[in-house]
Amino acid sequence: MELDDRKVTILKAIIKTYLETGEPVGSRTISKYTDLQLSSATIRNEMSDLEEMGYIIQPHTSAGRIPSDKGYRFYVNQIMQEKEQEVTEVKALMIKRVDRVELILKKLAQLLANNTNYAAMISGPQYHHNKLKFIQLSQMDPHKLLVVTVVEGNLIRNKVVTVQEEISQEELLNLNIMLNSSLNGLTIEEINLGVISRLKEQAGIHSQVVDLVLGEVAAVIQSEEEDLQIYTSGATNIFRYPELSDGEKASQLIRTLEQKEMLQELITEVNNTEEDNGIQVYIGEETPLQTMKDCSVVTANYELGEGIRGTIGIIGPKRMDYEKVLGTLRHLMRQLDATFKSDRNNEEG
Amino acid sequence: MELDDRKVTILKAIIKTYLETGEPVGSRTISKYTDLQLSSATIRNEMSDLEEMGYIIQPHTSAGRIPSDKGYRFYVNQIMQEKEQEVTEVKALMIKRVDRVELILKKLAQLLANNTNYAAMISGPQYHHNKLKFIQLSQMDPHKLLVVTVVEGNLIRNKVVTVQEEISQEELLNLNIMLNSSLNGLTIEEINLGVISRLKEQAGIHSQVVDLVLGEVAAVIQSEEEDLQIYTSGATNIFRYPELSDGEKASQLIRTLEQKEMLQELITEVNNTEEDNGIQVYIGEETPLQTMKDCSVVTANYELGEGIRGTIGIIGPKRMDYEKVLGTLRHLMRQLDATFKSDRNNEEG
DNA sequence: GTTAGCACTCCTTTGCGTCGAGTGCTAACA
DNA sequence: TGTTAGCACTCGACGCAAAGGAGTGCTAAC
Repeated sequence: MELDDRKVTILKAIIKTYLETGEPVGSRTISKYTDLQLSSATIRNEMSDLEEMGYIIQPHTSAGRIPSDKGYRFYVNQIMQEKEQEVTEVKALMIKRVDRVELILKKLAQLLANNTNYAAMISGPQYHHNKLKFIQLSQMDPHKLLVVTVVEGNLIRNKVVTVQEEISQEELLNLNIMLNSSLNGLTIEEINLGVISRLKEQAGIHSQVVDLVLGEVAAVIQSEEEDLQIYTSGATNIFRYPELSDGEKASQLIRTLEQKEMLQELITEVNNTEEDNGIQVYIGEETPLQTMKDCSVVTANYELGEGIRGTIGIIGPKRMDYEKVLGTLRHLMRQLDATFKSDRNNEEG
Repeated sequence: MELDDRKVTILKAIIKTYLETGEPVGSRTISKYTDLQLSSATIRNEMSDLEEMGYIIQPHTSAGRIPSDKGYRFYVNQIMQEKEQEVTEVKALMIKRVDRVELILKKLAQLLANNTNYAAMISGPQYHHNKLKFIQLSQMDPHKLLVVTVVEGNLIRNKVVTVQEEISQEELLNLNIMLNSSLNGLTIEEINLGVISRLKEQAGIHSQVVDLVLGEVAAVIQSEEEDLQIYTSGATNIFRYPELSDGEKASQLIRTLEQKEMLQELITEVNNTEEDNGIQVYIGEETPLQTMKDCSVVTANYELGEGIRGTIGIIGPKRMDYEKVLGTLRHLMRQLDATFKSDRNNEEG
């Protein structure tokens, strides 16, 4: 059987109506709703075909039809090719003014959740390939050194290390120069045994310090890696959608959002594709997370200049307003790009 | 009427049973459950008295009784005087190994939520009275200075500022010495106009830099203040308790926990009392938050050495296991004290 | 003071009949 | 051949009454 124009129109009408109401939609509704002047009976025949082809489903005899995953998928594919729209009320100002990556991310998640009325998640940046920009030791008291490291993307981290030996101001200066000149521009991955042993040699009597410092640098960046930060917002939005808010489902969903570990699946998975800001849509069973099989998830890759990049995602019911969500995401991505290309003065970690 | 021993025994039995089951408890149950050899009829009489006195409530005729807020309050007061117990599985190790305050707090919240099966919240420390320990400017590139400030309690913050003029290594050194010697030991509040203008004078041609730096220092600490960090965990635990998990209530509760702003009320309020680690119990209507009027909230003040202190709280149904919660909190507080008195080497911000 | 007994209340469950939305099918129509 | 009207049928939702049961309050007896 072929999916002719009329079937497409009807299918779209069904899905659109269902997105709005959340109720199964019947033939009579469509008959009145669409421009095609057709009786409900005709629609019924077409719907019967559409069901056979797998685009729609009948929850039970004598109920209207609801879109199947395949139906949604068809709908989304259609929309994907359409225009970016929906100016969210995002004031880029907001973004400019806050100056810590972490806060920006939280704000972004909130923004998205509020604008869409779905749940939003955003992953913190992954730094493994970023280069060391600056490293500095300062003496806080005789046996305590403050190690400050700055990585490309202005991730700044501090660590206080306790050392046995005392170090003079001059020696400290030398150490700093040495560390900077040797490590600058290397990524964490590149600071391998060769580099380390060379440094230790140069450091002479202070090889212990070098050891400690490098250990800390690695550890700090590493820890940032390991428990990848993920921020969520608007989890409670799912209560807006009856089909998700009954007991068990709501509980599991919110738990997933709260615990965050599982959300990683949504992130790593996505980093492969790069077309259209890497926007991806998972519908129902397509999502890698079992707990979200009644949801749809839309993810995109963001970049806040200089290698700070991660994934942002929206989680909602399968009948989410894909058009709006996709539009909003595209718009946001574009805004971020614009903001962080023009403005590089606000920096911190 | 007087609350004699027997009434107390019965009241306790009622509450205890209700804590476990969550169902109204009837006279027959108590008659069998307690040691006192009394028929259900006798119990009924006593229960009737207890109801008249306001300790228990009948949801409707011909249902069992459930404790009233007053009843819970009585029960809690009894328990408050009893022993600390319940060794939670807390491995203090865990606490020692993580080295960022923020992470510790998150872990603590998780720990409490997991141990109690209620929701947990913990507020980040408030630093307004803490003293500046160390301040350092370093040059990242000709027009960018990295400002690192360390406040008592080892809150370390960084900020990159862009300056117009170029500064030589030597001048930078001097600035650092000057800043440290003048500001060290002062709290943010104490860095007033007098201090600032004096510094600007000393700085001479670099007064602009001083201005910027001080501005940043203030802003950084300030921002820490303003949106007081609050971490929550185990919000989904409330789904365990049917009386909280029906639609609207669950939604509102989780929203409150998610948005966090409102939780501040629980924190500021508490800081007044200091007895017993400042442990406070709010039952039902007693809590300052309207959304939690069907809950009980237990809060305590924690301290992680050197002025890092805040509030930790547990939110659960009114029929929460007060004994366990109080015991767990006391135990945890004690462990924290012990840990952070013996071990001051692991520091970072 | 305690207890057995009984009537009474009120929630909960179950079953049943009705209603209505929506379908599938058939037959008639253009 | 495609479209439509009509009709029987299905099935969930809703309302209502009856049955069941847990628990109480009261009274009278011990």
